[in-house]
Amino acid sequence: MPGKERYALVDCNQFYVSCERVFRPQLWNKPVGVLSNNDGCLVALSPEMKALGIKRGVPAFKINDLVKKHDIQLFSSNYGLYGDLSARVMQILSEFTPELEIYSIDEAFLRLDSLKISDWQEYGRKMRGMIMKWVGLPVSVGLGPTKTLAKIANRVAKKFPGYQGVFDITDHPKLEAILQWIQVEDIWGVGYRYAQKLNSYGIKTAWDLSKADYKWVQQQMTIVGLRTVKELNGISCLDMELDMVPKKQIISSRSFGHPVSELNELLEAVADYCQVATLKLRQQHSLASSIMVYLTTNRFRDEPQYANYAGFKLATPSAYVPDFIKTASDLLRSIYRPGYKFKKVGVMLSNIIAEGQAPLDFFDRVYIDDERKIVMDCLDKVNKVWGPGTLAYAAAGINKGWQMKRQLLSPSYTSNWWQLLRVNSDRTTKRLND
DNA sequence: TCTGGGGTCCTAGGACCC
DNA sequence: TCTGGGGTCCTAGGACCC
Repeated sequence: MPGKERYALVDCNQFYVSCERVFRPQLWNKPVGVLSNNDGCLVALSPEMKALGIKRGVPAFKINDLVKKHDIQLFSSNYGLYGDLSARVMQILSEFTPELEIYSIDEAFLRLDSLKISDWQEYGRKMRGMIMKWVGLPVSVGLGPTKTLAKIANRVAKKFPGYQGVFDITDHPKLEAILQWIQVEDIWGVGYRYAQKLNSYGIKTAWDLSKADYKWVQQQMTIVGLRTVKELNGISCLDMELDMVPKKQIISSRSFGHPVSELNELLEAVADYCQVATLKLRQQHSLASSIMVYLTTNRFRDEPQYANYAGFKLATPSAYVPDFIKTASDLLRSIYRPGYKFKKVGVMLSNIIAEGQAPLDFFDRVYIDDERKIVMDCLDKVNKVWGPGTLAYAAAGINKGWQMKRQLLSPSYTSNWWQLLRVNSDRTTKRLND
């Protein structure tokens, strides 16, 4: 029966920018932007920056003039800081309902239909108030009978200040007008490609799409698109995903700070990414048996291009760093060609299983039963207490000349003892890390 | 000089088997 | 040497998300 369920989507406004502002009130009301890895392109903008006509995704070097002219404050991505503030927001939300799905670093779905609430508008404002007071981040709350409609409600809440950041679309008298206002490309689940296709059939708005023939939609957009359309009509098809689902594929890759041609440097980077990828693997208590390595030149540059990849399946699944470094190095050597300027290498782990599911093997020892696991546990423990990278494999290099650029990095105020905020008063200067 | 990184799901098609 | 149908597994590619 449509309308029985009630979902909320809570979404932090310009999350990365807001995180940078938490500890620097002087950035309020100013144009602020956050750059992607390698300080490459713009991934988050404050409203003041959007008002200057700048769009998400533009390369940083293309806005140099505007940055100077309008005194725009730019930052490198500081994922340590963002991840930590995100966890605090999620902690607060989890007190509103046990049915919380952390959808991304800055978004969560809440299922609220078992709650007896008479005024949802006020309930949403309470959430906003708590998060602003305790973490200092502005959020918007959208409520609706399906996740897709809650997403749309969230958009309304963000767009029209009159709603004070909270909008409930459930049984709304203006539902049709709202869906007419939402363009198809702004619907959750409809990307650029499908939007083009739908437009060519005269389907421009969420309202148009909600009226489309189900069979036709499935033919054009698979079962996934059909679910979206049903959700627009108030039929809930997307369940809450409450449990942390282990990843089936783990990628670690990064563009270099400058072009790299030497095999030795590439080998270092690949070894480093093996450390990163297997750490994620161990954190979810999994083992992987397939590894793939890829490398590529910079496709934006007018110079000889080369890209390739190679994979290998280990005899038994593992999460032991050297198992992967050794294999990955061989793979890299097999695809490496001298004379090119490489932009990026990457490592991908797949065929991932839970630790306990590792098959027995007559000849090889099993990871969880041998000293490899003991060594990894020790490594992870040290790095957890003393900070990432305290213990590392020498194969990953020491100087790491290839590492990405992060020239505009803000301090990790909440996750690094040496970068805590210092509070100065007129009488004393208190260093929190003394 | 300078253009991110990390994921998921679905489908079609080929190989192979009975 | 004239030839179906169905099942499974795997991979590549295309779509989407943040």
